[in-house]
Amino acid sequence: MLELAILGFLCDTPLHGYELRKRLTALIGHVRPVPESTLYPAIKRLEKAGLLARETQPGATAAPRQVLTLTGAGRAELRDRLASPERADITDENRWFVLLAFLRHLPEPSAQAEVLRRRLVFLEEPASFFYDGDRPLRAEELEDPFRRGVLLIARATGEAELRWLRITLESLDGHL
Amino acid sequence: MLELAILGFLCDTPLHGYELRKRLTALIGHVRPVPESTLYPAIKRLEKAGLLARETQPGATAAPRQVLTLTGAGRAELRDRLASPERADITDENRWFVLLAFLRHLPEPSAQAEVLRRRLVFLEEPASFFYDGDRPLRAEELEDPFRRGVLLIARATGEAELRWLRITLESLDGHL
DNA sequence: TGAACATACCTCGACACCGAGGTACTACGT
DNA sequence: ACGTAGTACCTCGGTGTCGAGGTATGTTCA
Repeated sequence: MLELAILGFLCDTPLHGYELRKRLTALIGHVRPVPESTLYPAIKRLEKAGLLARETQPGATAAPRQVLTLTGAGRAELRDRLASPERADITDENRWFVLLAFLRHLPEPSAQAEVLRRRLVFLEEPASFFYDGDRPLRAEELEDPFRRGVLLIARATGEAELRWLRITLESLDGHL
Repeated sequence: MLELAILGFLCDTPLHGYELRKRLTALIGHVRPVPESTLYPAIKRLEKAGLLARETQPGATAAPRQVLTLTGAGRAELRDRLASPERADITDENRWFVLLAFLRHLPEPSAQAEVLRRRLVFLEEPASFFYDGDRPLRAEELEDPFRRGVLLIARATGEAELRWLRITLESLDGHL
């Protein structure tokens, strides 16, 4: 999730680590903070993998900046991660939102639609958080008000997202 | 998240690891799988911390079972984790849902309400995934259809959850 | 008979996460 | 002159994650 977001931000424009962290915090910080001790090692990993290059520039106010630029390989990797996301990128809402935030970097509308369809299939699977044996339980069957809440909220989310997915897919398919 | 769910399930009834894993998979497996190589070390950790005890029983069909029982300390720890959740348990929807799934194990309705109020405060903070400087952007201001989607879905979720939170808090406060 | 699958538990090793702490410079207020 | 806050980057160490693999027994079906 973090690496995808880094690649996504750098695809827009080169950034130094400190600024990158601010943008990452705006995107995902309200869910979990983005500590520097997670970010900087991640940058190193991506650099070592040849996905980004760094150039030292004199700092605007303080220490020198390491300006990070996406390489060709980095751009290709981003596209690949967007076009062929892992299952967890589809199923985990946090990761899915990060993916959506950068999906515009996929050049082909058909490839974008393909990714949305994977999410659609996932959401259409009959699933619950709570089961009676193998049978998924509906909110109405639960006594526990908190578990009911989980299902009610999940249902509202799912319905809103399904509506949006169908509209957006129609629009994408119309552009072919 | 995993530890909380283990404590929560064992608070209902003693279980052996294999059965526990099935229940964990039903609860959180659609978001991320629960590998045995994560579960068994977690059980060991909790056992080492004195939060659960194990008793070997002859297996029903195959290998002997390690039946896990919550200790008094484990029950206390569960209540403490439910009553005083970390920030990430409030802000990360995945963790929040797990917390909600076991919140009934908090004996005091007022303590339950206190936890719901923390989530309420978090949801009422003006926040977005996308900013213009410091100003949170609304869905209508975004060109990118995918980023718009993120905000539209998040808004629908937030509204549904706020409705549920207010109703449930009213009901809990009424029981005092 | 034998393969496949389910039950049931476990270790190992690579690696990601992240709090704590460090370095160094600039700016601002008192 | 000094403390605090912001900019900008970094390491270290403890811990959690998880794929790969191992062990053993019972059932089912060809």
